[in-house]
Amino acid sequence: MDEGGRTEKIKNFGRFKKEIKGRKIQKIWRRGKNIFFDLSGGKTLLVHQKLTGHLLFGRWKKRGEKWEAIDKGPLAEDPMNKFLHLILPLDDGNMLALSDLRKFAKIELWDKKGLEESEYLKALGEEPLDNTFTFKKFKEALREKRGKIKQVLMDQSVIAGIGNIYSDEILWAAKIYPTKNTAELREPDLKRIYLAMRKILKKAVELRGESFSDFRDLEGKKGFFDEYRKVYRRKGQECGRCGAVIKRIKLGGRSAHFCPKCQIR
DNA sequence: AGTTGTGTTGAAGA
DNA sequence: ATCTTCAACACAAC
Repeated sequence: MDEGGRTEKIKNFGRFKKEIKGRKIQKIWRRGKNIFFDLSGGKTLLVHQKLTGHLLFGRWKKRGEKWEAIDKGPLAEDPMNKFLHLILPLDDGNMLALSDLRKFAKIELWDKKGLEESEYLKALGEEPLDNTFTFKKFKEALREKRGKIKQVLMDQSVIAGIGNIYSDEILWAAKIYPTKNTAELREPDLKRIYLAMRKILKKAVELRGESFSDFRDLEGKKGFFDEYRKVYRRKGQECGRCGAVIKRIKLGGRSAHFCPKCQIR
């Protein structure tokens, strides 16, 4: 036990290997930006990919110091799939791997019970695409949090799962200025944000994510959200809706991209 | 060639 | 308490 006995996180790699070996994956689930693997014997593997991490499924073999993908395709060819830091061999010869350029990703082995009771999980807000997350609940969640709408949308304790790309895209679709305070939002504004949130996130899932940088799916393949991206990283380009020039500002250390003309302040 | 920016989060400082 | 800044790291683009 560590950290006041609340959790049984394993930070030591030797112990990690010993503890995880031989356990069966019983269930894989997600909460916000966290992925969980429930394992036999009451353990749960927590994966947070952070900025540049992504899980891969395939087969690799070690050549010298380097692990190389056995089959042809993106696992072998795409450089973004070659920042391997952890490989978990499964019993059928396949492997689960983590590729992470910047090495921020987090992988921890928890006691399932400790995880369920943890502050970490309890602190997560609503699931944006859950059918039970109605407009009414959305309004309530936002009413409780004062602040600039972009920052509130990205606050994982309010809504779990929205990051910098999709918050910009949601606010563009909803025609709301990123610095607008939540207290000033009226019913129709909130409605547009709610609908845009559902629409953009569903689209992002459908298009399998944004891969202009390093994100790849489990097979190492790129997603296509980039073809749908309207404002994020489009500073200096024309707004696809009104033609004004897209701006970028700093908001709490993150960059916010928006159209200064058709997003209402 | 040095500086700035990058999808996240949590810790430290004010 | 609550906000802002910075660090973890590696690389691309200005």
